[in-house]
Amino acid sequence: MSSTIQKRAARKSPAERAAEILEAAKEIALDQGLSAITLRNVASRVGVASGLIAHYQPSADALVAGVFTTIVAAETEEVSALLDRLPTASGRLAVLLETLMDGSRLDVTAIWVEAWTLGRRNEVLAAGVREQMDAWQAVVQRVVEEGVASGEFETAEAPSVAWQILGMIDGLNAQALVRWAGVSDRGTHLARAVEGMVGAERGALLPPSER
Amino acid sequence: MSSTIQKRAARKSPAERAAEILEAAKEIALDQGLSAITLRNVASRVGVASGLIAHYQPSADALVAGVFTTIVAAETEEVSALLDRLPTASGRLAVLLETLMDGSRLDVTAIWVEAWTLGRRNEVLAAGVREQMDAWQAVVQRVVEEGVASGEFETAEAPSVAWQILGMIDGLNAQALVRWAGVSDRGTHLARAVEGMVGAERGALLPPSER
DNA sequence: TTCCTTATTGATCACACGATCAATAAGTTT
DNA sequence: AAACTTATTGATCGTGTGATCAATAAGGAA
Repeated sequence: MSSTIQKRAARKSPAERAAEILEAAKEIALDQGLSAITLRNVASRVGVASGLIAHYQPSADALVAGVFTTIVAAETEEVSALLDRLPTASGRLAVLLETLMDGSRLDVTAIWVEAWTLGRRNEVLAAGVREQMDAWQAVVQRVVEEGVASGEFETAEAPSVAWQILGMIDGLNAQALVRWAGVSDRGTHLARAVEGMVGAERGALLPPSER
Repeated sequence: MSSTIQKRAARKSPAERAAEILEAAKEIALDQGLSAITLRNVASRVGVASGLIAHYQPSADALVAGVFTTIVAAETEEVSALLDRLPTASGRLAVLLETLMDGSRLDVTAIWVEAWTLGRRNEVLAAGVREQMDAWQAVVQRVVEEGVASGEFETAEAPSVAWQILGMIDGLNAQALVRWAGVSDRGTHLARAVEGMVGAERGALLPPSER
């Protein structure tokens, strides 16, 4: 008989199983969207009965919120760490823009967009969304403030400017989700716009490849 | 007996009933989201059997797409008409930014955001989304080109710049959907950023109220 | 070994969805 | 007045959802 048929899933430690579930849910979210995270869907991916997913999560909504937070927080930390290695605020902001606009993170953008809508009916998720937006804003604000301190930038409202930069990035990425054609030089135009907002010199935020 | 109990809905002309259904679906979409548009939900709002909704629409997806298009196209035409009354490109662009950023259209923004996600699984809707995005882009591009022609703006890439402006507006509005606090002078910062992109004079795009 | 905790199962409940369609009745045409 | 068209109903089917829970069995503790 086939050896691949497994009657009952191996018993694992709660920590291990919980991690396994979160990982499976993440994968589902990234390629089918947050709304594809259902108890049965996740269970089948893990190779386990649906009841077990419920046993590890207070509710399906909570699982969705957890997945969102995990995915998005990882990205924030990754980019933040990348910036820390750069010497100047201009360089950091330029890399920030370039990194977030290079199209390699569209799956995460899709998660963001869906979360904005789902948050309307999932309070736990809504709280997570606000928290992660704040985290992003803090990263950007810090860069802007460092630039002001060093004289590279000039603005009296770093917090607002940081929100605006994020909003612009989100909007352009969301747009890219649906429409690619016809938009050339996304990075260049955005860089120019942001230079205007933070009061940087012209060209200071262009990616190295275009400078 | 009560006279408000109506056993059977009055028979109406197809055109009238269709309009009634679309109107009800629009109302549902605007205050509960596109995903709240279900046959039963719309039927109950119209005061009619659910089968009748299906009788007037090829599918539920088509109804959702129709509602999206109706709502969004109306906004585009409304704003476009508003711009036509203004003499200068700078004035038009300033009013465009001010109008779309004043927070009075957040319900429509929510529709946009949800449509971006729903379009993943509703092909008819996805087509409508692309179509309406193009319509908006055409409006903005025209303003930019007029500004270039009159010497108010200076850019060689009006199409791309138009996309960018739209993306920024969408992103900032989507952000406002979730987070209001902490962001002051949204309009002012955006105006400055757009001035940089289209090559307008500093302050040319500030709303009259702040100039 | 025996006992006990608990990870895991799988069936089940109530609900909501889109779709379908025979039956009904309202209004129009003949 | 009779015949006909079709708007409208309401029940029904199949599917999918989250939640719940008694039953099972695996593995550590005694």
